[in-house]
Amino acid sequence: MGFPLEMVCEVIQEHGEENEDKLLEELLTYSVLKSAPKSPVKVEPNPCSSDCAVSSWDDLSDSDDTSSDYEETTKSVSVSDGKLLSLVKMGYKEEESLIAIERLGPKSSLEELVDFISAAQVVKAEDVLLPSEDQPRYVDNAKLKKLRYYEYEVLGRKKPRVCEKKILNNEDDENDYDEVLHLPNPMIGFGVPTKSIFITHRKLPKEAIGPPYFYYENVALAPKGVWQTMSRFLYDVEPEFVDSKYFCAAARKRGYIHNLPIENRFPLLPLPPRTIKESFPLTRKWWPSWDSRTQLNCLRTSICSVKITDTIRKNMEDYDGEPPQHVQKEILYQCRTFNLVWVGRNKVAPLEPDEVETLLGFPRNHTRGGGISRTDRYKSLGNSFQVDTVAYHLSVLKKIYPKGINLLSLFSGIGGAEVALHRLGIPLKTVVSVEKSEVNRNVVRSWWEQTNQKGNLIDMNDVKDVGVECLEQMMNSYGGIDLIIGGSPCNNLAGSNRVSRNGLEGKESSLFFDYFRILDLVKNIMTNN
DNA sequence: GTGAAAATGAATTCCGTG
DNA sequence: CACGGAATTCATTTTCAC
Repeated sequence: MGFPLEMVCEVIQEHGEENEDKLLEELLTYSVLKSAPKSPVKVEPNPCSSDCAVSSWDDLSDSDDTSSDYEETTKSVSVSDGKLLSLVKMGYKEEESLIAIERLGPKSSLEELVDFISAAQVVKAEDVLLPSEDQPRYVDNAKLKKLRYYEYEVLGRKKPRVCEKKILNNEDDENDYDEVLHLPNPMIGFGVPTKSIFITHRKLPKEAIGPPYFYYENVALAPKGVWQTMSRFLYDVEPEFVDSKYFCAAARKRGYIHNLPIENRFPLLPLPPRTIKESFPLTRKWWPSWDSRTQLNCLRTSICSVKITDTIRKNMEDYDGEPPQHVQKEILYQCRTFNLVWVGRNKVAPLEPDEVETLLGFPRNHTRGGGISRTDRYKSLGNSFQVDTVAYHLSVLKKIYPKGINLLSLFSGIGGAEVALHRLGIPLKTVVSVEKSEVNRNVVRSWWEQTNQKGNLIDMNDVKDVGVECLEQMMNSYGGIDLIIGGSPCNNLAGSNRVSRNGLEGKESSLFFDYFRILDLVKNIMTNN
């Protein structure tokens, strides 16, 4: 077919030669990757190409976001209310939020409002020399940038020639404002163990460089503009989008914003099986030839009704051999949407909780026992990390911290991050784990004891309780924080939410701003010490 | 009260075709 | 490239059985 021999050998070695389609797919992907001059993820090949570390994402700030176009005066009041609520949730005082909204107008974006408020805080702090308790005690580069924004755009002070303006103009020319975020295809980020990509280095924006290291996660298929906003808050680091189907037999499309090195990553061993049949050998016997699935869709928080599996069984029994095409199509549709597997003659079923645990890289029975219901197991697992994927990204820390790390784990859930680090053989010195759900905290605590951890595990209930004093005390008594991991709630972003998919300003997903707040606090405390 | 089962679309991306 | 159909998606609420 015209593939180079060397490439074919490499792929066969990785995947065996039994499945021709699979081989072809791999080869095609391979050849695309090798020939493509442009990588799916943007990197800066060398510093001389641009004299600034600002990425192409940088232009969302200036008021032209889509929401402002269709807003009418009647609507703007409630929109403002929503923004006010969001700001208050983010920890700003109602009074200063109101002033910001009034000053910048109802059309202003949330980011502009935040910029305004924090800049105003800095100005106040400078004017008063002695900062009061409510004002930020730390001023970093990000704040200075916001200060400039405040002074120039709001106070109307005269503008010296600054780099930002020039960049802004250049980007205006390219008209990047409405550009939709490009998800890489294949979704392998900076590479996965089975498909290496030729990106070995990336240049981070200055403000993003650690310590501390941070690792933020959320669903890749969020509403438009969400990832741009999150990236902007997290120091303009470009997200790494990875589908866990390259690590296990189930898809899981996620974005990760982190400042970890990306060279010399290594995976957890053994590599998990990446097909349904290898993961569940017993299904081979019952799997119809016309069900062409080799991998599962995303593992979610609830399972399908018994009624559907029963209907499928009855439909199948109506026919001796293969059912007609339209019946096949209907059954396949159900199987795909509910992740059903063949467990008997004409019989499909959803996955058991322990099967989900295994697919996600957790020890079997990780979520079992301790008074946790089956429903809750599905819910917690559906909201969790895929451990192999996360571990691959975190593996670079092993060399950096051979003696172990101090971890601040926000929205810990059932402890995907902790399990990943443990499986990598990175000792956990002190782990501060913040998790709202009690059953999840119990799961992590139980795992901690089962695995005979030597360090300290500190539980916290609410990210709102994590403030300056708390962090300073923590860092003083335990010797700093090395890594801050968090996947903030996705439920207002996730596609399967039918009632409240209202984006980053949604009730739960707005907790992203607490991740940013806490990360920024830690950074400031560290640079000021 | 608890836990399981059942019912409830839309936003967005992907992909083949003209 | 534009277009339209197919595919995918870390969920929430109500109902039911005990």
